Amino acid sequence: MNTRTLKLVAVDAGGTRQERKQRTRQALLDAALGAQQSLASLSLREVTREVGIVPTAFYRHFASMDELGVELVEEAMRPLRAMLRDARKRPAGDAIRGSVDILVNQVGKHAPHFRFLLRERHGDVPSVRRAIAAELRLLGSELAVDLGRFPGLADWSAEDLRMGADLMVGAMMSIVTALLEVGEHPDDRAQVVSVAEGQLRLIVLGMAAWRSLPA
Amino acid sequence: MNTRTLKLVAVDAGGTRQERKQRTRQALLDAALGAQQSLASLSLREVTREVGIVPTAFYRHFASMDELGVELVEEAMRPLRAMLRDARKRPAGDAIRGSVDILVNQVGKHAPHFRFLLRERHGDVPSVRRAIAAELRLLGSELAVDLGRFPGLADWSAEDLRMGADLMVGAMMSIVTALLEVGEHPDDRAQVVSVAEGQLRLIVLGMAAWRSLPA
DNA sequence: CTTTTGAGTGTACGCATGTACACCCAAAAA
DNA sequence: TTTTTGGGTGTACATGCGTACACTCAAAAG
Repeated sequence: MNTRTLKLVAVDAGGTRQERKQRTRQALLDAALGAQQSLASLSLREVTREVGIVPTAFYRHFASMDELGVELVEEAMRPLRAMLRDARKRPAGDAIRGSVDILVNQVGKHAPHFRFLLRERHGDVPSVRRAIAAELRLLGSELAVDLGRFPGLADWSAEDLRMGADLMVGAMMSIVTALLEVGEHPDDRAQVVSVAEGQLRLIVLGMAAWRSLPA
Repeated sequence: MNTRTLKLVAVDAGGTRQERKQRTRQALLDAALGAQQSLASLSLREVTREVGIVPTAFYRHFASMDELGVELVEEAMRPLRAMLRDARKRPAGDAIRGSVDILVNQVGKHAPHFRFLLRERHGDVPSVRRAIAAELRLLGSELAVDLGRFPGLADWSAEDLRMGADLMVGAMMSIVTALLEVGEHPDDRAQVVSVAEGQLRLIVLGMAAWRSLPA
């Protein structure tokens, strides 16, 4: 009875050789992500079992779990990038409420990816940790550029913008944590959203008041 | 050659029966902490090997690794509590600079504990995750009370204080992450400290400006 | 002094793992 | 049409794991 968990990720026939390979590869990524287990404690055999191929076939696609993990980082960062892009488009009605809204939607749609990032950010696999750290730094620097375009922040130094942007990225990760852990009850969810908006607003207010005490 | 890594945690004779047991128990905790591996990927045998006892003797002290992990959470939270207590004592010279100073010291002194908390906060062991989440919530509520004692914040609602406190706790965790990952070079460390101070200052400024737009 | 207790021992077992190796056989290349 | 390629197969093995079970033997209790 402990044989298979419904083989969610299985892949069948059809298409050219390249396509089939690509599909198996993606199935491996999906299985690793769906396992809801840290890479370090996830076995190659579990993943291949889920996909429906033999263990040794794993190596036709990745040299190791670590390598799969690094690939997964890039895939998991896409929703985060998408968020930033969406927030950028949104002109400025209520920028904060809109941003939190986008965040909530993305987390709802890509929960496993966010879980993966939070888990492996401090996980056992050094290459994956570094990959996530690098991507988050990149995200921070992009957000810093965006912030610099705001009217009130035009004269800020690059370092100060970066500091503010990194604070926001960190706060967003905390918010994502809260969103992933809150139950289904609408009141609880509303509470988390309202706290999230308040926290971002606090940061924005702080930035508005910043220039009174320069370096 | 791959037999032992110097048995850092070993425990020898001397003392009453209770004392010896307590010492072995602590050695197990130390070994698990020092392993720099997530609980889920850390084997009972590795831990007992490091301590210098036979695997089955583990169960004289803990029913499972998970249980050891929960115990470790409490131990790891002590430095964090100590921080808050120290920061409370410090009157108000430059509260932020002082707090960051305390943080840097505690992280330097208890790096493995902080690493453990960051790792297991999103790790594979549910009971440990929950324990850390609960402790951090508690820390947030204590900090909220402390914040409420500040003159400018005396009229804040409990929820708003909590929101600000949680934002600060989250920011501190980001700062701890940065401190644990930065290299030895003094310039790099100074940079991290300066960014940390700036971020906390940003939050404080935000709180000072908050009341202009209430609920 | 005798009995009981309990931390630590040693063996033994079944199980899951990573991966080496030889193989297969349809699609792609020639 | 023939040859080559390469994703997937199946067997096999050594290793490390958790833990069941029967044990020892000082320290603590009587």
